[in-house]
Parts: sequence; structure tokens; C-alpha cells
Amino acid sequence: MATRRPTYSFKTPCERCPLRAIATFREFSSEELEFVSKFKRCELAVDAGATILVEGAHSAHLFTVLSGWGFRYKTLEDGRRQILNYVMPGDLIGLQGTIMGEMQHSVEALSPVSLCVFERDKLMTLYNKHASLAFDITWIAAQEERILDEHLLSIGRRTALERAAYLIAFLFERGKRLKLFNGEASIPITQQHVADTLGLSIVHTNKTLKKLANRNLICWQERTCEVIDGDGLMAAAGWEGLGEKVRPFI
Amino acid sequence: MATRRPTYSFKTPCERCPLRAIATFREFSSEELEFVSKFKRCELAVDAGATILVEGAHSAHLFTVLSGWGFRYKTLEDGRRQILNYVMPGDLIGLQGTIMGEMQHSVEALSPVSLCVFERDKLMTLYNKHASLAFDITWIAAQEERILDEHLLSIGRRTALERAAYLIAFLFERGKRLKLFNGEASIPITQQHVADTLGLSIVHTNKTLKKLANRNLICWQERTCEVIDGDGLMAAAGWEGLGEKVRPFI
DNA sequence: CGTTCAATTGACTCGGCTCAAGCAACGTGG
DNA sequence: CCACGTTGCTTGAGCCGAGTCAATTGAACG
Repeated sequence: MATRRPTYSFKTPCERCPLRAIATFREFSSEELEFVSKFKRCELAVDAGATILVEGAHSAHLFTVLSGWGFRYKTLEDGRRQILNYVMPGDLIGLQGTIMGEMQHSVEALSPVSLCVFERDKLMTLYNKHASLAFDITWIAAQEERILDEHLLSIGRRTALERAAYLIAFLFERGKRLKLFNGEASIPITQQHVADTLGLSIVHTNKTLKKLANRNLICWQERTCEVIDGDGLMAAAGWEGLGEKVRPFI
Repeated sequence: MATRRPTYSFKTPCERCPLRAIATFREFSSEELEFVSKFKRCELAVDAGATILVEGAHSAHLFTVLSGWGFRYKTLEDGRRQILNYVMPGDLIGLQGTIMGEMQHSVEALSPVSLCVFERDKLMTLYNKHASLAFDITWIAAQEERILDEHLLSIGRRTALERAAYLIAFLFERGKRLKLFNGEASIPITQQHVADTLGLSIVHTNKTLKKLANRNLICWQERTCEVIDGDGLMAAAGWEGLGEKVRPFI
């Protein structure tokens, strides 16, 4: 695949941000909206498979995902890869790099992704002038922490089958909430991604996913996972769901 | 052990906070210090083994650890437990509960722990009036996220021996930075804690720790882990260290 | 002086890994 | 338009890391 160079542009004005139409996201005050408009520098579009941020990079930007799917990951020297979490519309990426200097993980696109690019230098202004937005950023960081807690519980203590069911139910719930599915619930990941998320080998991941497919919970085709029975997955995982209602975004 | 009731008191004034003497923590401005003094309501002392916060609790307080060791964990319905991270002096606990309503994990003391108790309601004032402290809270949340990323990589992709070495090296590094050791580097955990952190059984954990002991990296005695060779542990884990210099605390 | 909790150790089993092939769907170049 | 090389999914065989069961020791506690 010939990866095109990333495309910069300034298309969507924040006033007509498509994310604002989605029910899970909280309303902005007009004053907040005005600031965010100025905070946003431009938009960036990348292809599926493109690397958005690299571990070790210093001058990372701050982004919000406008559309598309991606994932955060870390690798060991010998190449072993661990996927940490998935990024979807409304997610803030690059916060670690912006706040603490250096990125400690990479981010890669699973589908074509478009991003809002924010002025890194204006972040301090946000904290100084817009406490409610500053609070939102902390909220987002705390939410990410919460999800990582759940993943850690999953990898550490759930069985392979439970883990797989949990992961797919988790992605399904998030996608559903963001109205990412029309009709079919297709998650754009390969079994290799699942393996690298669950800490399993591909072979064993394949056999485990096959069990879920045999139970008629999912079905795998063309590099995507189709969710057939979300509730069945949650039951198989022993997972209660995200339990989150309205959330902020920047 | 007859757990005494937690003891509330107001002893240490922030101006003479013992944590401020430790080099890793950043300096407060006098104006910040003044606010934090008012933000702090009282102090709380709990015994080893006491539960500081419970998963599902709603009106959680916000604390900073003044002294002692503890850990955050989650459990599955059938009792499987996963330790998520350890808490040490300077760590903020209860942020998730304060910001998002409900605690999704519990916190337990490993040693006698003393805590600063903060006024939950004044948190918004902090965001409104003290942007630098608000930024610090985000910094702390982002740092926790970073550590969870590393733990996830560890549990997901490192071997049992590497994981164990990583965990102990990690605790050792943090303790060293906080000047928690005088002479002996003793970490107050049992092998059950190690097992529940690494996602292993106690039996296998014991055999793995024995290997580290045979290599003269650690030695286990009286419910504590003595670190003999911190660099050796880091090498065995293939871990670079925390790489963090000065950090904020509240 | 029994009881309890943590650390140990051995025996046996099993979940998950590695190795190895095979197959289907693509995209590319001749 | 076909022969490839590639990527992703599948499956079987055999092995090993890690789990379970079980029993022992030693220290701390009441």
C-alpha cells in the first residue's frame, strides 16, 4: 500500500464539529467553544496503517480524533508488542508527550483517521483561562486510567476466552456509543491486533476467537470482526460494561 | 490483628511537609502553598492491612499519601484479584472517585499509612484559581497512565522472570527516589502481592522469585523483599527505569 | 502450645506457545 | 489476464511454562 503523505487542512469548524452531535459528549458553553476554535490549529488526515505518534518522540503534538480507529502500543527491544488501548473519535492523544515531554508509546491508525491538531503552546492558556476545560482534560486522563485498570485486570486475571470476549465487547460498546456502526457492527482489527492486546500468541488467539464464533457471538471476515451478540460477549467475559454516560471532549 | 479505627488528626502543617524536603518533588510557590494549606482538611492514619478506599464507593475523599506503602487493586466476582499499582508518599489517591463519581478500584495499606485529607468540594476552586496546581493534577494522572502502560506491557509480553524482576526493580526505584530506605532496601510485600500483580499463581511466583534470589538479586525474609542488586534486576527485566526527574505533588 | 499465615517444594495436569503447513483474498508486474 | 508474492486466517503436532493439589516448615500470635 502506497501510504500517501499525511494531509493537512482546515475543514470542519468547531461550531459544526460532528462529534458535538453525538449524545455521549457533553455540551460546550459558547465561550468554551470559542476558545477551542482558536486552540485548534488545523486538521490532519492519515491512512490506515500510518503511524501517528512514535515512542521516544519529543515535540509531540496534541490531537483529538475526529474520525477513524487507531491503537496505542509499546514494544520491547526484541520486538514483542503490547497494544495498550484503542483510540476512537473524541479521544485525546499525545497528552503524555505534551505534559511530560516525551512520548512513551506509539499510536497507529487502523482505518483512515482524521485528527484535530491543537496548539501545544496554548495548553497553558487553557489551564489559566478555562478551568472547566482543564478539568475535562483531567477527566479524560482519569478515564484512560480507568480503562487501563480494567485491561490490566483482564490480562492479569481473566482466561483467554474471557479476555477475548471482554476486548471485543469493550470495542463494540465504545463504537456503539459513538454511533460508528450502521447496521453491521464491524471492528477494523486483525487477529494479530487481538493477540497483541491480550498478551497471547496469534495461534492461540485464533483458536480462542473460533470458540467465540462457534458460540455465535462474533464472526471474522475480511480483516474485521463482526459482533453478532454484544450481550453474549459481556456475559462470556463477566464484564459489566463501561457504565459511563456523558463525557467531555476537547 | 485488631485493626484500630482510623485516626484523624491535624499534625503536619504544609509549610513543614516532610515531602517537600525530598529532592524529586517540585517546589511550591508561596501562593500555592497557602492554598494547599487550606485545601488540606486533616490527616488520617491507618494500620497495615486496612482498606483505605473501596471499589464502588461513591463519596470518596481525595488523599495524598504522606508516609507508608499501599496498593490499588480490582477483583473479579469469583475473587480473582489484580493489583494495579502501588501507592507511596506523594501519590494522590481517590482522584477517579472525586472526578467521576465512583471508585472503580480499592486501595489497601501495606504498612501503617498516613494521609493528607483534602476537601473534595474545593477541587473546583483549585481548578479555577490555581492553574498550575490543576496542571499538576493532570500531570499526576498522566504519570499514573504511563506507569499502567508499562505494567500492561510487562504482564502482556514479558516472561515470568522478567516480570518479577521488573516489578521489584520498579518498587525499588520508587522507594529509593523517595528516600524510603535506610541501609537495607526492604519492600513490605508478600509473595501473594507479587503474584496478584504479575498475574501468576503463588506457587509459580515463589519458584520465580527463588530464581532471582539464586542469582543474588534479592532475598526474601519476614514478609518483605530485600533488594540486593537493583541494577541486576533492571538488567534481568530489560527495563530502563522510570526516567522521571522532578515531579509535582499536592 | 495450638493456630494461622507466609514461604517452600514435589507431583501431576493443562493452557498456551512454537513449529509447520495450507489456504484464500489481494495487489502488482509482466 | 495470469503468475507471483504478500498478508491474514486456519489447523495439527508436540512441548513447555504455569496452574492446581497437597503437604511441610517456621515464625508470629494469642
